Parts: sequence; structure tokens; C-alpha cells
Amino acid sequence: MTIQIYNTLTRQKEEFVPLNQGHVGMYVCGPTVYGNSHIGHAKSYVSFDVMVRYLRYCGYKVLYIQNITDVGHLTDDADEGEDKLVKQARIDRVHPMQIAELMTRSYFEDMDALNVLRPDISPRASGHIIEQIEIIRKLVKNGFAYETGGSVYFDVTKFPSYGKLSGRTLDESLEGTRVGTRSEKRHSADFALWKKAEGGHIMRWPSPWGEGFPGWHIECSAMSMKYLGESFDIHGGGMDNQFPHHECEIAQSEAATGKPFVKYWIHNNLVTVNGRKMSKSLGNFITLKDAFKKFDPVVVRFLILQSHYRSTLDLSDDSLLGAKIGLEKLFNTIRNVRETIKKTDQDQHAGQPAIDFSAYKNRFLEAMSDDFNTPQAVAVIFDLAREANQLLHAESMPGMETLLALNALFSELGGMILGIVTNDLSSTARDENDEAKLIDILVQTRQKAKSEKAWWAADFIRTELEAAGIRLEDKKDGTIWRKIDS
RNA sequence: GGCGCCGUACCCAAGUGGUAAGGGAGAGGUCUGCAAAACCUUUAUGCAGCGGUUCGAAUCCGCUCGGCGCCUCCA
Repeated sequence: MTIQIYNTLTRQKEEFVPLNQGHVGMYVCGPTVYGNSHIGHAKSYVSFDVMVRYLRYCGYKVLYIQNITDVGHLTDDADEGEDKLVKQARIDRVHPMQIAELMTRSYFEDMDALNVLRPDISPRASGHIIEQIEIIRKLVKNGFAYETGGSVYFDVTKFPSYGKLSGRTLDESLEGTRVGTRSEKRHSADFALWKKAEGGHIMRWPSPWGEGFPGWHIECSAMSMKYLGESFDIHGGGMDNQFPHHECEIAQSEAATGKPFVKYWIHNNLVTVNGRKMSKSLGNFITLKDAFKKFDPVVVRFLILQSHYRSTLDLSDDSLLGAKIGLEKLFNTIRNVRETIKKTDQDQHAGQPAIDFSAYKNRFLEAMSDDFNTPQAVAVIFDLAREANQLLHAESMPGMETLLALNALFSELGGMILGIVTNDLSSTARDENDEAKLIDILVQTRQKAKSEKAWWAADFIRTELEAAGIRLEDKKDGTIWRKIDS
């Protein structure tokens, strides 16, 4: 089965044919580690995670690179703002690398919770300054870049196909330019490859143009080509990075090597909250750590997979709740299958394998091969679950072979590929007040025991709760409880 | 202003020429000591609206209305 991928570069679905048979080089723009990751990161990296999983499932040897941006990503205009990490470090009064380290750990923590497989390599931008400088030198030498005042800019007028990814022309770029802005750039669309470090700037490295730091776009070119070669198969990222980030990557990479940079560009769509784009500047973003307080990470992952990666995902408590209940239902079925296997006699082969497993599998793989259509793939899983439930509740018990095959298929499609079904399907319930609810139930039980003068039961509950650090106090109009130091 | 995307049931969401997937919610039923779980039936003659192409349109074309994104940082 061939895989179709929507290529942003050509604006159509194309058959996936890797540059080297059997091997896939894949690079995805990683996070800028100056703050906690949010739901948008989850959508992006879950989507690409499923792609990697599926390509591997199909037998490809995938080398998956995802960078960590810990320097050079400016807060404002691509060439004028402050380095994001430096800014955050200034606010927190710590070294920028402390922010980077802390937030990198936090990021992986969240991704692990979402069952996102770690990239094969997570290169840090600050660890590849030399490689970045090398590319910049080459660009200057070949006339694609120019140095001015200790900074180096890419000269977009020297790269005629600038704009081919985002469908822009240089004329358009000019129109949107503020008039009268003083800039050392020759053309408003020129972008920084290297920035001179002003006095007091902490993140700085020596370079042929004096002390400074790299521009944002150059790191991805340097690190992707270092590990995947000058031309590679897939480059992914959020739609918001299509321009200018990816456009600049193409320009500087292809200008430096003279070779095509990337064969397939994949862009995932964004998360909206109440119909509005979730963004850092709008301040309406939901961090994953907050989301996980209310919903199990697997619920978040499941919700993401229920929509297509190229569609926007509008997030709300309702949609998360719907996903939670639906997933719970699916897990129930799989748990039942597994329980039944345990209870079933090994030798019981009675009953014909009533399920056409290969039909389900084929439908699933067809969906996945059509530009990673996870919503359809999920639908197939639910169809399978319905048939499984019918079987489990039928008059005659299904045979062992059927049960094992069923469990295997759930694990293969829902687990290995979608990353939803794991060996341990604990409840997806996630409520901070679970403890309080349980205590309330115990209190009510005790109240009932008291009303029936079952004093031994009432006293038992009170004594045991006290031992567990919960003190009950009977008031005139009811019982209250509070936590005590036990 | 330039470029682009979207509008499918009460909600979420697939489907891009062949007669509307899936999930949630709702209604009725089966099973059941009561629940829960599960199963069955049901819920859009219609896919923002209008017109066109076609044997056939949610899907293609045009216009209108509504929402959003990029063009500054963001996954």
C-alpha cells in the first residue's frame, strides 16, 4: 500500500517515495524552550508522532530529528526583537541556559505523558553554533549573504524562488513593510543569519563577524542537514511556521548547497480555543500541565487523533469530555477482551473466528495511508469494538484464538500505531476531588449506619479515617471533616 | 490591502463526483434484584445561502453571507 502525503510545497497529495529506498529522514521543528508547553505543542507533536509510528510500522527505517531551540528565537520582528530565552532569564533573574534546561525537561515530561515517542536525536541550537556559522560563511562566500555592522543577513533578491513554499512574492513582502523603519538590511525581506551581540548580551559566541548569536532560521538548516544530509525526505512543523521560518530555511539551505532541501513539507494545523487561535501573544494558551490536571493525557491524545492533522482543533471542555467518555468505552471493551482471555480455558477453540480481522486492518491501513487520516482510523477501531462487544455478549463464548487475535489487533492498530491502547488500561478518570468524593461517601455511609444504630460500623469508619489523617466532627446539623497531621 | 483556509445533526468530527464514517449527547427497547456495562432501533431527503456544470454534487465552477489564519513572535 502506498502512502499519500499532502505536500505543502506542491499543494497536493503525493505518493510518498523516499529518497533512499526503505529509509526516511524526517525533521520537525521543535519547541522554543522558554515556557511550559501547551495544547498546541501536543497537537503538533502527537500528529508527527503518529506519522513516525506509521512509517515505521510500514517498514521504513525512520531517523527522526526534532530540535530544541534554546537560542536565537527573537520575540518580535524576526530581526529586531530580543532573544526569548534571554528575556525570560532576565525576568526570572537566572541564566538563560537554566530556563532552557528546565523547560526542556518539562517538555519531555509532557510528551512522555502523551505517549509521544522521543525523537532519535534532539539537537540543541546552542550546541550547533559551529555548524551554523559554517553555513553562514558559505552563504557570504557565495554572495547570498552580506555582513553589515557585525550582523549577517540573507539577501533574498539573490534567491529567485524565495516564496515558493508560502506562495509569496518579494513585491508582496515589500508592500507590507513599514515605511521609514531604519534598518541595516538591504531589502525588507532579508532575514538575519547572525546577529551582533550588544554589550551585556549573555548568549554570545565568537564568529568571523565578531561576537554574536545565530538568527532563528539558521539552526534548523544546520541541524537537519547535519544529521539527515543536504537533501532529506520530510520536514514538518506548525502552519504558523510556513512563513517566514520554513521559507527562509529553504532559501538558506538551497543557496548553500545548490541542492533541493526537502522533498515533502508537512504542516499541521493549529489549536483554537473558543474559535480563536491559541497563541502566546494572545495569552489564551492552555499549558499541558494544567490540562492534565483535569484530563488524562491519553484523553488529550485521543481527542487530537479524532481530528485530522490539517484541520484546526477547537478545544473545549465539552470536546475533551466527549473524548474521555468515548475512550473509556473503547477501553472497557478491550479490558473485557483481556479479562475474558484470562478466564477462558486455553484449550477452548469452540466457535468460528466470527470477525473478519483482515477487513478491519485493511480499512485502518487505508485510512492511515491517505495522508494519515487518523479520524477514519479511529472510526475503524470503534467499529471493531462494537463487533467485539457483540461477540463477548453472545450466547456462546468466542474461542481463544478469536480473543487473542482481537486483543492483538487492538494493540497493533490502537497501540503501536495510534499510541492510545497500552498494556495497562487504567481508568481515564482525572479529578482532583476524587479523594474528597470518596470521603464524602464514607461520611454518608456512616450517617446511614448511625441512623440504624449500627454504632460499630459508624465508629469503625471514624476510627479508620482518623488513622488515615481525616478527622470527623459531628455537628448539630451534620458531619464535617478535615485533614489532620497524622 | 495581499495570500490562503473553513462553514457537515444539539456538540466534536471524517468524507473532495456515485447517493451522508466515527465519538459524545438525546429518545425507545433488550438484558438485569437495583445499578453499571453491553447490544439493538432511532435522531441531517440533506452538508451556510443562491445559481450553474453533470446521468449524478457536501464534493467541481460562480456569486452572496458568516467565521478564521498568515503577511511581526508562536506548534
